[in-house]
Amino acid sequence: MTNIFHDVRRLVLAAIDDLAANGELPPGLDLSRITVEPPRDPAHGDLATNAAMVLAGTLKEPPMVLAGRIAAALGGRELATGDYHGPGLTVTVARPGFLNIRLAQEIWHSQLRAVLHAGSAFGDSKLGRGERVNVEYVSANPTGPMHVGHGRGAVVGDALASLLAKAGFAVEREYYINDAGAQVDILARSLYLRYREALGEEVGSIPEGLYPGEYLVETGRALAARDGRKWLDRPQAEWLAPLREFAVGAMMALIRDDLATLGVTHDRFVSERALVETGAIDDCLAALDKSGLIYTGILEPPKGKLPDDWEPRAQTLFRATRFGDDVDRPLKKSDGSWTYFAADIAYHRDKFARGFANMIDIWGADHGGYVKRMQAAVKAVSDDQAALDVKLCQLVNLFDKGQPVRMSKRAGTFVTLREVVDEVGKDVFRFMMLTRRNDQALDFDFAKVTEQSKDNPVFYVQYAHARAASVMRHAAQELPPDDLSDRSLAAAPLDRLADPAELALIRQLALWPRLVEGAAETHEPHRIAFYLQEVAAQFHTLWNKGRDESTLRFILAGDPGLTRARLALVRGVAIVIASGFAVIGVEPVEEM
RNA sequence: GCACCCGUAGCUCAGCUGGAUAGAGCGCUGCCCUCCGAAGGCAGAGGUCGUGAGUUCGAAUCUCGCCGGGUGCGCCA
Repeated sequence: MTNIFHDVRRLVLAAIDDLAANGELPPGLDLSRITVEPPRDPAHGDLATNAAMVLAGTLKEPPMVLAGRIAAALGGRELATGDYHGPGLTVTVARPGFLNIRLAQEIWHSQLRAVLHAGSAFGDSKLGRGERVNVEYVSANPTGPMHVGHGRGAVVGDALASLLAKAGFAVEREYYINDAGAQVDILARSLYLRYREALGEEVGSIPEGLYPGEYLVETGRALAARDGRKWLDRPQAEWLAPLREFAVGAMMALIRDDLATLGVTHDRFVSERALVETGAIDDCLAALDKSGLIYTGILEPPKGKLPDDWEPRAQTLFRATRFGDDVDRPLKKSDGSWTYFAADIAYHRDKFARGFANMIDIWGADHGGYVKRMQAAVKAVSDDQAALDVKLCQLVNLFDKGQPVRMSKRAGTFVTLREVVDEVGKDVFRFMMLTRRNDQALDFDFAKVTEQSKDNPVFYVQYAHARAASVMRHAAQELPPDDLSDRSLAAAPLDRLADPAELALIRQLALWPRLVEGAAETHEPHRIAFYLQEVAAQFHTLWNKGRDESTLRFILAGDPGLTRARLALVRGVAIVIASGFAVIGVEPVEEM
C-alpha cells in the first residue's frame, strides 16, 4: 500500500546505512526516532525529517554537519512510491538540523494515481501485521434502551474497530452483557409487575427501586402471551430466574435494535452470568490464588468522605497494588457472591485465553476509577503478556437551539438514543460523536447538527463529496462515460495538475494513509473526522479558485486532457472522503 | 484526603505520541455569484498554550509542584 512517508523514510534510512558502510557514520545507530513528516510550513518543503537532530545527540556532532552529510547521500537516491520509480528528491538543510525534502511534481501525481487505483482501499495498512485485537464497546446494562451516552461509546468503539481493521489488525468486536448482578433481579421483579398488569391486574405506580420504564409494558405482555397465568400464584423463588432470562433477552433485543439503527455491530456477545455458571470465575480466582495474588484482609477506610456505614471488615482481596493499582480490591461481597470486578477479571482472562494480547475497552467516564484495577488484573491473568487500553467517553450534553435538554428518568423526560438517531439520522450522529476527543465532553445540539451550514461539520464534509459528485455529473454531459471511470482517469495527463492549490490538495490526500496509522496506533478515531474536514476545506478552496480564475475550473470545454486530469483529482477527493466515511460508518451522499 | 481526566484566540475545540513563525469553526471587520452547487470561498483583527520550575539542540506536547474545573473512591454495575 502506498504511503509516501514510509517510502521516503526508507530512503532516509538507506542513505544513513550507506554512510555507515562508507565509514562516514558509525554502524548500528538507533534509527527508531527518525521520522518523516509534513512540515507545518509548506515553504519548508513537501516533507521533512529530523534524522540529523536525532543522531546528533549520540554522535556528539553538530546536527547541521550531519544534516549536510545525510542530505548529500539522500539527494541522488531513487524513490519508489506508488507507480513512480526514479530520482526526484531535492534536499535542503535548515536551521537547527532539519532536512527539508521537496518532491518532483510527478511523484505527487503518482500519489493521485495510487488513490484512483486503490479506491476505498486507499489508506489500508499493514501496521497491525494481522495481530489480533479485541475491542469491547457499548456493554450497556440489559435493563432498558440505550441512551445517548451509550451511543457515543458505541460509535467510538465501532469506528475504532474499523480503523484498526483498516490498519491491518484482526479485530473482534465484543459486547459484555452484565446479566448477573442485582440489577437484573430488579429488572425481573419490575417485569413481574408488568406481567401481572398485562393479565389484567391493577398494579398502580411502580414502586421506588424498580424500573418504571414504559418499555417493560410490552415485555410484560409478551411474557403473558408466552406463559399465560403460569407465574401468577407462584413464589418469587420460582419465577425470578425464568423472568430474569426472559427480561434480559428482551432487553438485549431492544439494545441490538438500537445498535442496528446506528449501524453498529458486534462479533460476539459474552454473558457475565455464563461466566458465573460455567465456573470460569472460580477457575480464574483459583489460578490467581495459586499465584499468591489473593488474600483475606481489611482495607483502610477511604480518607475524606467516609461512607455512613463504614466498619472494618475482613474481605477477599486481589493484590492489585502489585500491578500498579492504588489499593487492593475486593472480590467477594459480604453475602459470599462474586463482585462485578471478580467476574470482569475472569472475563478478561477469557479474552486472553482466546488469543487476545491486545484489548481495548470503551467505557463511560464514570468508570474512570475502575481503569487501574482492570489493567492490573489483565497483567495478572496474562502473566504480563497482555495489555488493556481503556478509552473513557465523556458525557454528551443535549441541547436544542442552544437550550440544554433537561433529562430525568423519573420525570419521564429521558431522551433515548433511538429518539436522537430517528431525529437526526445515523450518519449525523456518528460523525458528531467523533468531533471531539473521547475524553472531552461533547455538546450535541439537535438544531445545529441538522443545519446546512459550514459550522455543521457533517454537512460541510458531505457537501464536499456531493460537490465532487456534481462535477462528475456535469462532466458526463461533456465526455464519454468510458473516459470517466477511475481507471481511465488514472491514465489522464496528471502532469498538467500544476497549480499550487491542486498540488496542495494532492498532498492532503496522500496524508490519508499516514493518518490511518497514526489514529490506529493512538486509538483515536476522532482524528478521521478532523482530517476529513481538512480535505473538504481544501477542496472547497480549490473550487472557489475556479470561480475567480476560470482557467482553474475542473471542466474546460476546449481541453479534454486537462479536464480529465482535474476530474482525476475530484475523484481522488471523493474516494478519500468515502474511505474515511467507511471507517467511521457514514454514508457519503451524491447530492443534497 | 487520594486516583484519573481536562485547562490552547471573546466562544466551541484541533494540534499528527518532542520539531521550525501554535491552527480551524463560530463571532467581529472588509471583500468574491453573466461562470462546474455562494449550502461555499478570500483577506484582516484576535494567543504570557492555567501557573512556576525542570529535562534538551528544541516543550502546548515529557517530569515535578501549585491553581481552577470534572469524574470516581469496600460488600453498585
